Amino acid sequence: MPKLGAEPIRRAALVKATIETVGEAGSLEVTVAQIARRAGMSSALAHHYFGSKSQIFLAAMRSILTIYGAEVRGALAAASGPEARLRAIVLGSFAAGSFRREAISAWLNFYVLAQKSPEARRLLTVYQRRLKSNLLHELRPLVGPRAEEVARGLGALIDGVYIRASLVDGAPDRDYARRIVQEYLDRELENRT
Amino acid sequence: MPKLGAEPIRRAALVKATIETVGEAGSLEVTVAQIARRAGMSSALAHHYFGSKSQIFLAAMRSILTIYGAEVRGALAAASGPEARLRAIVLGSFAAGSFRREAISAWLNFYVLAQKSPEARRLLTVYQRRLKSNLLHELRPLVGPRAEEVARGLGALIDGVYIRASLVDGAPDRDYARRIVQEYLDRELENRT
Amino acid sequence: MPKLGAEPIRRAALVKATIETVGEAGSLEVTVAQIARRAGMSSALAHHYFGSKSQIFLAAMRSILTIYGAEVRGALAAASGPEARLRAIVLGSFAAGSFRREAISAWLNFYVLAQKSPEARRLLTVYQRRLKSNLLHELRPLVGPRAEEVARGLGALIDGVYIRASLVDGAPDRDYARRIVQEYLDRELENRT
Amino acid sequence: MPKLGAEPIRRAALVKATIETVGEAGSLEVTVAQIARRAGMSSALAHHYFGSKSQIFLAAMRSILTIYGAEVRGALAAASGPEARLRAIVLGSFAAGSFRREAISAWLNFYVLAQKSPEARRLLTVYQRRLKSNLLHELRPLVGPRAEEVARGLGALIDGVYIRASLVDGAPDRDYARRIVQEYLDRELENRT
DNA sequence: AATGAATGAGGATTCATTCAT
DNA sequence: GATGAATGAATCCTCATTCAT
Repeated sequence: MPKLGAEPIRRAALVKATIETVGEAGSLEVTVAQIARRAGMSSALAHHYFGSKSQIFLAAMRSILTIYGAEVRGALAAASGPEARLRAIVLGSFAAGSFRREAISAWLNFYVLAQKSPEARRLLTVYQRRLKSNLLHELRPLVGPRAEEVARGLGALIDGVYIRASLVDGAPDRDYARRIVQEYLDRELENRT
Repeated sequence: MPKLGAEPIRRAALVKATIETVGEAGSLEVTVAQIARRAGMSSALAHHYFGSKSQIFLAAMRSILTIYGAEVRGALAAASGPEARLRAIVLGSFAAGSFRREAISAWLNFYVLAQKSPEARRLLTVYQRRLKSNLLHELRPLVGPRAEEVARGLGALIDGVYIRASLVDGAPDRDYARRIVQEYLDRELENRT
Repeated sequence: MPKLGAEPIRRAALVKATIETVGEAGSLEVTVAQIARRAGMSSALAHHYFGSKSQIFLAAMRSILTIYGAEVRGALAAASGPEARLRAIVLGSFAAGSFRREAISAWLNFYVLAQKSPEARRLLTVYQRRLKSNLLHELRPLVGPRAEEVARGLGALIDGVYIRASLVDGAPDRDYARRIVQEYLDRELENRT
Repeated sequence: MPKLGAEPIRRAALVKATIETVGEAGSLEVTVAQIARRAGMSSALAHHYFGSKSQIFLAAMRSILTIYGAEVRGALAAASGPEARLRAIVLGSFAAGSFRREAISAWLNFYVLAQKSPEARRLLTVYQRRLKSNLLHELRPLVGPRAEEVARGLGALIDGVYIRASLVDGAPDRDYARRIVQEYLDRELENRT
């Protein structure tokens, strides 16, 4: 009897393996065979499920962004009031599922992918927009007209902290990362009227 | 027709072509033949002068960082006093030679290269350190004990602005980029005692 | 149409094709593509099964030495008594599978390979040692203390006859070859006390 | 003033360098550039003097055979009487100029070259014939009708000792080599009527 | 569903050879 | 005479992708 739901399991395994493989290699120049082997299947099967290498990459990217989104939402759920929610978004951006060695490296590589692949670019843009809209929503009551510029700065800063974390070897330092964005936030909020 | 002193000319042409090719492709997955063709020579000659593809990449990366360093130094030369010098560094980081489409894309790709190539990583680290030391030097008289944390934030923010610029198509918006970091700076400086 | 158990078949075909190709070319400077074409497959498949050109060569060399060993053993099986066995070894060295145009030329080339490849050298040394030990075993009862020196002479003479056969075009003259070593043997044996 | 005789000096340097390079590499797969560098000149000049790589090889081969011939002739000059002359030929075959690491390895490789290059084959054949004729001349008065077969055996044995010497690393053992052929000779001569 | 088999299309790299100076 | 410059042609090897089973 064919296992029910083999497909979603296989796809998930491939997505996970892709992030790990790309993360470890620090590059998109990994082979489908490597990914498939890590996922415990043949490369032919990987093609069967995803059609092409770039579809595999896209699926992995979606996964990374989905996890990121979920973590931010999770942090938000526990917070009430604009400032608490704002801090939750910012800190949630460095939660365990996203701010880990492989995911960071994979994320960087998907930024590169977005240079070429319109679909990858679209994904990234959507997430940036969503983050910005989230930030703005909480910032407006806090800093009023400066909300727009603070949101821009926060978005860029988060990405900057991520990209710099990609250069460190070993586990990324979450506290250090969070401190940088929190200080930025503190500075902005202490000035509010 | 062999000319005397062809080597430096050829090498420079290859470096330039590499940045353009990688910038256009938005990826390191370009062939030596593509680069060589753009530089007006055979791929064999490119190998003759650089030995290997990775040496070509490294030379291009050095070139990017050298240009960046020169532009920051150039901006610094015209400024006097800590605050002016600080703003010069930060604005110089987005000068014309560095903050242009191809260079940004190539820079992003060299970040990726640094994940794998120790030499590339070394180059990047040296430049980050140099920038930070420059920032600290001017920040200390201005913000005293907070210099360290502001320098960290500025460094990350500059990188963040760069990586986000890599996603925009068309010419990058220098003013927009500068505004983001300037606002950060303004905020930090207005609070100084 | 993939068949089960294709691997051993393909490998054997490649080994055969290698010996033929090297034999015909009279040189190791043959391409994997040539070998693969003769074996009826793509060069990619050849690499898939052997990993590298040198592994292909090594496998071919092993094959040649295995055939040689089998032929000598075959000849030995039918002989009884030291002298008969000794003559069997010597004559078996020129049996049909080994002493043929292509195999001789390939053998010569593998001698060259052994200058550079430690594994190739090991293979050759093992076979020389085995031959010598076989010879000594039969020679001791026949010529006593001179066994060692006769064995050395016979070994060198067999190789000498082979290398000279490599220069003749057309089919090698087995009888001529055998006569040379037999005369050597006759001379040594007639002198025994 | 252009040096008189630059050409013969350059050619000789290239021939010497070729033998050394091939000997060291243990293979004909050496580049013209390697040879030229060792000879202290550009590869372009090597081509200027020899026209092509194969001409360089042929010249080196001629040199090896010439040295061999000279050494045998030298040994012959000091000997009188058939047996002495016969032993001189055989021992002369292992004189210092020929029976040395590089020359042996180069000689083996030239045997390979002779499989493909008619001119190389011609050179080798000429030398084999000359050796045989020399041997026969002295053997006839010593072993009469068996001269032919002894000459054949001696020729093959000398080549066999050479090829086996090619497998040993370090300096070849001249005494060991000579002993093998001398024992053969002793055996043949003691039986003469 | 799953895979071993198979390959076409490259891509980095090497090298003999040529040529202008 | 001598060489740096330059390249076309190869060659090994890799890999995404397809297909029959």
